[in-house]
Formats: sequence, C-alpha cells, structure tokens
Amino acid sequence: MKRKITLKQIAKELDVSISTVSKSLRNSLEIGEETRLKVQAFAKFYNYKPNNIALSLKNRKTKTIGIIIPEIVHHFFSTVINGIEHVANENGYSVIICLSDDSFDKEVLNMEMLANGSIDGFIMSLSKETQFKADFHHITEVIDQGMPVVMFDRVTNEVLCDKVIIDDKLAAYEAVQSLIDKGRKKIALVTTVDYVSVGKLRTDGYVKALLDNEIPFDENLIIKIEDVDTCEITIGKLLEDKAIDAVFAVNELFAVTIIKTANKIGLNVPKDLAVIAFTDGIISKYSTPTITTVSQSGIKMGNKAAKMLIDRLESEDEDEDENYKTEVIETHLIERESTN
Amino acid sequence: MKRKITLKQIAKELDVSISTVSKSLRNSLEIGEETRLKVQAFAKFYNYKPNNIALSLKNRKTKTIGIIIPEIVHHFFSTVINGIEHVANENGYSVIICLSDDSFDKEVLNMEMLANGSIDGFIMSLSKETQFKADFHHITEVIDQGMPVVMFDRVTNEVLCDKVIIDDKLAAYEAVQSLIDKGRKKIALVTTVDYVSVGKLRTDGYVKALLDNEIPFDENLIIKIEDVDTCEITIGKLLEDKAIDAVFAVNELFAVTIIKTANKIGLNVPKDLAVIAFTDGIISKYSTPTITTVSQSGIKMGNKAAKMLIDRLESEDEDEDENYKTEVIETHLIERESTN
DNA sequence: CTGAAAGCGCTTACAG
DNA sequence: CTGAAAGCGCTTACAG
Repeated sequence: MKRKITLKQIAKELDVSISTVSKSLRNSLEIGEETRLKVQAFAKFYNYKPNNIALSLKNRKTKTIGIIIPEIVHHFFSTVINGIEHVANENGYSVIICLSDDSFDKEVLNMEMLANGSIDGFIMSLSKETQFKADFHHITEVIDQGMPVVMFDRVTNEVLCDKVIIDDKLAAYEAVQSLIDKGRKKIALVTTVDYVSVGKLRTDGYVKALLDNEIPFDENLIIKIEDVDTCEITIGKLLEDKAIDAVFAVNELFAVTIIKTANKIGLNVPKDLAVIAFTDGIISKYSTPTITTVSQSGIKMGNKAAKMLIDRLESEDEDEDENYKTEVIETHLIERESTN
Repeated sequence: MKRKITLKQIAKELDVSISTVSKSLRNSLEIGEETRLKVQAFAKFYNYKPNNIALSLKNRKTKTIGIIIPEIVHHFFSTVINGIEHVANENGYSVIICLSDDSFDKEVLNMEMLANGSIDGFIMSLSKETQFKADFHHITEVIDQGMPVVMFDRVTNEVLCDKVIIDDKLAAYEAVQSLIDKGRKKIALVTTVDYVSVGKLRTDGYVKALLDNEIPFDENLIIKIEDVDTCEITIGKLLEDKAIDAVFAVNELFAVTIIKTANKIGLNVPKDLAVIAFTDGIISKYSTPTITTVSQSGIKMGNKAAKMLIDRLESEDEDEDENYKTEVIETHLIERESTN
C-alpha cells in the first residue's frame, strides 16, 4: 500500500523546500529550470496530485455544488441531476447530492450540513413539507451567509434567488387547449394537493383554458390526489359518474392510472377518453397506449441551473447581488396515442 | 450578509485564545465552567458551526462517499443511490456522485478527481466500456492507496475488493424455470452484448435451465441487442420466424419492446407469448399487460454497499485487508400479467 | 533562484 | 484553568 504522496514528502526526498516544490509544480518562472524539471519528473513518477481538501481550505472554495432534491428515484429529478452533473463536470465541479425525502427536517439538516464549508452553492427543489409549512428560513440563512442558491421546479416567491422553472400555467393552458381543439368538451383535471406550487399553477392554466373557450368550469371535475397508490377508486368514480371525454393529469403516474382504470370500466383511450400528462417520462413512452405529454426538459433545467450557479460563483464582483434572474425553460407537447 | 463565524473571530470577540474556544465548544473539562458557558452561549448566538473542510483536513477523513455509476436516469441505479444515501446519512456521511456515462475515460477521470482527498471511499458500478476493455488499473490504484472500494452489480473478478451483487445466473435460471413450469416449450432470450458481466451470467442461467429440463438449446433463439431504439426489427423477426412461446428479456426495456412488437404482429401476451424481464422497474409495473419480473432490490444493494464501505472505513485495524466479502442480495420473481 | 513565514480553520499534546 | 505551538496539505507574498 503506497499512500498518496504530499508536497512535504517530495520536498524531503529532493532536499528542497515545500515552497519550491509547490512553485515548480505550478510551473512558476521563479524557479530555475533544472530544479523545476527535476521536481516535475519526480512528482510525475510518484503520481502526485494535490489534495483537494487542502486546496479547498486554502482557496476557500470547494468546487463542488450541493444538490438538494425531494427524491432521486424519479425520472424528472434524475434527469435534472444529469443535466447539472454534466455542466458541473465540464467546469471542474463535482456534485454532492442530498435527498430531503420530501421532509422539511431532512431538508434543513442536509442544508446545514453542506453549508458548513462543504460546497460553494446550492441547487435545490423544495420538499413538499417545506412548501406546506412555507418556512424558508434555512434557505434565506444560507443566502445571507453569501452562499448562492438556485432553485428549480418547486420554487417559492418568498425567497430571493436565481430560479429556473417552466411556465407551468402556460404549459397547462396549452395542453388543455389542445384537448379542446380536438373537440373534447368535458375535461377533468387530476392534480396533487394544493400546496405543491406547480400543482397550483397547472390548475390555474387548466381553468383559464376552459374559461377562454367558454367552457363552463365545474369544480367537481377537479380531483386532488395525495397518494397515487390509493387513488383508483377516486379516479374510477370520476370516470363513471361524470361522463367526461378528456382528462389532463398533472403527472404521468396519474395518467397511466387513469388509462388503466378507464380500460377496466370499458372506456377506450383515446376514443372515449383523451389523456394528457404533464412531465414526459419513461412511463408515457412505454405505456399502452403511449401517452401525450407536456415535456419538461429536466436536462435543460439542470444545465441552466448549473450554469447560473457557476456563473454566479465565478463572477468576480461579489456585490452584484440582488439582480436575481428567473429563467423559464420551454416546454412542448409530445403528441402520442392517448389523444387522437 | 453575515459570513459564517470562525473560532478565530469568537476568540477575538471574547478575548480568549482559539484553543480555549475550541475546547469549550467540545465541552472539554479542561476549561473552567464560566468561560465554557460564555463561549458556548456566544457561539450559539452566532450560530457557529465548525467548517467541514478544516475538519476534514485535520482528521484526514471527509465523511463523504464517492459514487461512480454509468448513468443516473435509470430506475435501478437511482434506486441504489437512494439505498446508499440513506445508510450514509444515518451514519453522518454525505455522498458525492459522478457519472461515467458508460465511458472508460470519464470513469477514470472522475475517480482520480475524487481520489485526491475528496472522499473516504468509493461505491461503484463499472461502465460498459470499462467492462469491454477490461482495464481496471484506475480501481486497483485507488485501492493500493488505501482507499476502500465497494463494487455493485457490474463487478469484475479481476479486482479484489468488497462486492455486492445478485446471483444473476440463479435468478435467470429460476425465471426460465418458471416459464417451463407453465408449459412453455420454446423460450427465447433477449440480452445485451456479451461483455456486460451481468448479461453473460444471465445467459448462463438461461442455458442451464433449458438443459436441466432437457429442452434443446437453440442458439438462434438468443438475440443480443446493442441499442434499444433500433431493435424492433430484430425482435420482430424473432417473433415471426421462430414460433416461440416465451421470451426472457434481460431488462424491462427489452421486455416492453417485445410486448409492443408482439401486439403489432397480432400475438397476444401472455396467451401466445409469455414475457419475463430482469430488473423490476417502473415500466413493468405500469405496462399493459404488466410484466412479470425478477426483482433486484436496488435499495437493498445500496444499503448493503454503504454498510460494507462504512464498516471498513470505521474499523480500527487498518491491516485487516484482504478479507474481502461478496454479498449476494436475494432476488425473487414478481408475477404479473405477462406470464399466465 | 530558493526558502521561511503566514495563513486557510480547525484540534490537541504540551507548557505554564 | 488558559494559551502557544505544531500540524493537517497546500499557496503565495516577502526576504534574502
């Protein structure tokens, strides 16, 4: 076992000072050619690589980005991570990932843990519980300490920072409009509980699309689901009682459940019932029938978020705060079999 | 903006030495009660938290685990990460994640990057290219430097280290046996290219099951797919020409593609064709028909891998090397609609 | 051209 | 009971 070699050891072996070694390796012109080459050769031979931790302490930056997300076994979030990771890597950053499991306490704990010097900045999406409690002190605190934060997807207006989102309301509007354009008259909405910010916005878009088309808005056609695994009955009732001809689901899990339920009670999708889902994922692509979705490019969101964070980290002028931006990522409708 | 406070600043404010502050905060009995409480109160008020980087440098351990996986937008891998993250967190570790994108070079680069002090140990699954080249020097190098490595799923016998795997051969055997038990006679195998270690093992299990049941083994019933997106034709041919009544697919993407292709050419699953997939994921659960799978608990693999790594990191006796273990995680068949 | 010193933020053995 | 010193592994302004 040959432990990693340090400057100190090289200095000792070569009988020069640590400073000389350090400068030689950084190709400083201060050092004489001969010494420099000798040191470099030796270092190369022993495969010297500077210790990241020491550099971090010295430079007071870690070149790592902290990511805090609700869950990782989730197509959209893993896609965002992918997007972040690539931009981060290209710029010499690593990513350290913590999961909040949609818990406020875990989110706070993880942020505090990382904020104590481990990272240079955060990219995060709020946990459900945080959105429910509307308590963001842990985030403002971190920002107050001068650590930049970029929020994506599940964001809040109550924190001033960079954000990257999609226009949930507009995207929902367009999705519902597309159903209307295809002649659907009675369109239900299957969504999440209200405190999830994006759920709320998508509902707004749905309502607006109906009203703009002079379709009466019926509150009974909106159902809010807390837990996917126990929603079949609720959905079944919606389909049987309300005689709807289309449904806009706020995520693909809801959509596929709707389709399966529809099949069970003898409804044909898309003939009897058109289905559109928000968030394009793997299920929509492989479901039968395949599902028309609003694609929300996680990769792009991740890329953008990473870019914004790194830009802020590397901009010299520290005092340029307050000019926070909110980037809106384009969405588009991917037409598949579930709408005809 | 109030930057994080340091020991030095507290010492200055309170007009005591840094040592005194440090000891007070660690509740050292060396320090007089009065001073101790005063320091603690002050620190609490200013929300002092020790700097992780400084601690890492001092303690020569970072309390973070490096994870290197081929991709993250992948149900199985994200599930493993989830499993790792939870055990890590419980034990006060963070996880830093790098993606190899199935590229050898990225895998090497990322490992070198993290090995320079950023982490205490690795948990990894080999990239396809690494398996293809069978070049593992970057891994043995890291191990030589005294940094523990735990490999999972895509492992190799050529590196001595802890491993966590499933018994791919046995699981495949059982899956095929279950098809045979249901009266299927002509069973095809849809698998990946050979250098992917798990693909090879699953093929072995398939062959063994056939032979044990005195079913003639026909090489033409095995097809190897490199790219999912372009395999429909190959699969179509298999289904049309070979008059098979069951297929064992090495992953769920292949399985769902097989089902869709079967439907197109008028075959009913499961009546005309039974389908079993390896690796239980979200597609199998929501496909129509739902797909019978071999479940390979990523969570458990992640849990186990993290536990093994942390145990090794925290075992005092440094010289206990060489007693590497390979843990085998149980699999089981989840029966769904695609087999009758 | 080379090296000693200070410092990043901490801990701890040792003096006083 | 308190503090100065050394050290984790590095960089860099400053002396010589």
